[in-house]
Amino acid sequence: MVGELDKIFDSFSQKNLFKNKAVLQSQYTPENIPHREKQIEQVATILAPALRGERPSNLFIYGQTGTGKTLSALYVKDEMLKRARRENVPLKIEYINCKYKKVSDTEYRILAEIIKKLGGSVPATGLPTGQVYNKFLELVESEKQLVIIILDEIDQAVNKISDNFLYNLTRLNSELSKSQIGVIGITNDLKFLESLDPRVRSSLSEEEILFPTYNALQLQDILKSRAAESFKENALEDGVISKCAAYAARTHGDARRALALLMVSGDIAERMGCDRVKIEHVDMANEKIDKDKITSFVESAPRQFQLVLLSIIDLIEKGQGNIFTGDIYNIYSDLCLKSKIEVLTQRRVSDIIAEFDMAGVINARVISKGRHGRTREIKLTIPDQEIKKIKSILIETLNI
DNA sequence: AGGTATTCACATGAAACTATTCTCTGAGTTAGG
DNA sequence: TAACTCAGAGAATAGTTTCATGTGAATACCTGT
Repeated sequence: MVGELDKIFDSFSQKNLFKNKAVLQSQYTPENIPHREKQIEQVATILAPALRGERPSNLFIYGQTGTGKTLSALYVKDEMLKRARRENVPLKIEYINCKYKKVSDTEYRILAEIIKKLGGSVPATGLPTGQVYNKFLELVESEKQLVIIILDEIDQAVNKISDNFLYNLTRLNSELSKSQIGVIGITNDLKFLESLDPRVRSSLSEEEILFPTYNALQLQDILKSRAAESFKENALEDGVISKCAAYAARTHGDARRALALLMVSGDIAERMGCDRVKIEHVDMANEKIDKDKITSFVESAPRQFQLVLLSIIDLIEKGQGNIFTGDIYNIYSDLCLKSKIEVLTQRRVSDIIAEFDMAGVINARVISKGRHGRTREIKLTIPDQEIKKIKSILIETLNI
C-alpha cells in the first residue's frame, strides 16, 4: 500500500531534485562538522576529565548564530555519552535550550526541564522555586554521578531572570557531596560575559571558547558536504553553492542561513519544474526567506501588534516621509476605538514598536527633533510590492 | 556672534497590578464491601 | 472505607499600567562686543 502511494507521489513530482532533504534542516546532526575540528577538540579536552569521574571545568562557548556552537556541543555530548556507557562511567549530560518559550525561559522552567530530563518530575508550575531546587539536588544526589548541563542561548535566560540563577547553579557543587555538576553555557551575545556579575563570570567561564564566523569558502565546504547527501547527483548548477555561501557570508557567516537558502532554492527549482537548481533560484530563495520571516511574524503576532503595524502601513500609504511614534499612536488609538478593541497606553505601544524593530519588520531609529522632542523615526522594511499583501493579511486576521 | 539654558515628545526603567494558568489540598460525595 | 470530584488556595507568568526619570538638539534667551 505504502509503496503504491509512493509511486503515485513519485510520478507526481517527476522533477525530484532531493535525495534526502532532512540533511539540510537545522535539526540534522551531520557526521562530520567541517572547519570546527579545532573547537570540537578544545571542547573535548576541557570535558575529558568527566570520563574519569572528575568534574570538568565550567565552559563558556560563544559565537554568532549559525557558527556551529550547538552542533559541536551536541556532537561532543553524544560522543562522550557513548564512551561513558562503554566504560560504565556514571555521567549524564543534558542539553537545555533556554530560548524556546513555553519550554523553558524562566528559572523555574529550566530547572523543571532539567529535572524531567534527569528522570524526575515536577508540576509545570505551582511550587515555590526553592522546593524545585531541593528536588533537583535530591535527584542529583540520589546516586554518585557527574551531571553536565548544557545551557544553550543562556543569555536569553539571564536577561529574563537575573544572573542569580547561574550563580546558584555554579555554587551548587558546594552543597553536593556525592555528585558534581558542570555547566556549559552557550550564547551568541558576544557582550554577554561582560554584563554578568563578576562572581558568576569567573565561575561560569573557567574556560572559554570562541566560535569564529565562517567565511564564504568555509561555508562552501559545509554546503558541499551537505549537498552531496541531500541533493541528487548533478542537481545543482555550477555556482549555486558559492552563491548561497556568498549570501550567507554577507550576514555574518551564518551557516544555518546558508543551508536554508540552499534548501529553499531547491524547493523553488523543483516547483518550477527545472531539472537543476539555477543561480537565479538562489536569488529568489533569498527574497523568499526574508519575506516569509516577516509574513509569518505578522500573521502570528498578537492583535495589538497587528493593529500597530496596520497603523504604520496606513501612515506609509498616506505618503508621509517620516513616521514618528506619536503619529502611530494617534492612528492606532483611532483604529482601536473604531473596532472596539481596548486602547493600550503609549508606553506599551512604544515597546511594541521596539519589538517590531527587533523582529526586523520595521527600522526604527531614535532621533531628536530638538525643540520638538525626541522620538523614533520609523521605516518599514517590507518591500513596496509586499505591503499590500501584508495589509490584506492584517485586515483579514483582524476582521475589520 | 557666541554661549547657555529651556523645552519638547518621547525613550527608557522600575514597580505594581491583573488575568490566567497550573497544581495541590482537603472537604464533600459516591460506590462498593 | 477507599476512590472520586471539585472548589479554593497558592505560585508563577504574560501583558500591561503607573510612576519616574532621562535625553539630544532646535530654539529661546542672554551677554558682551
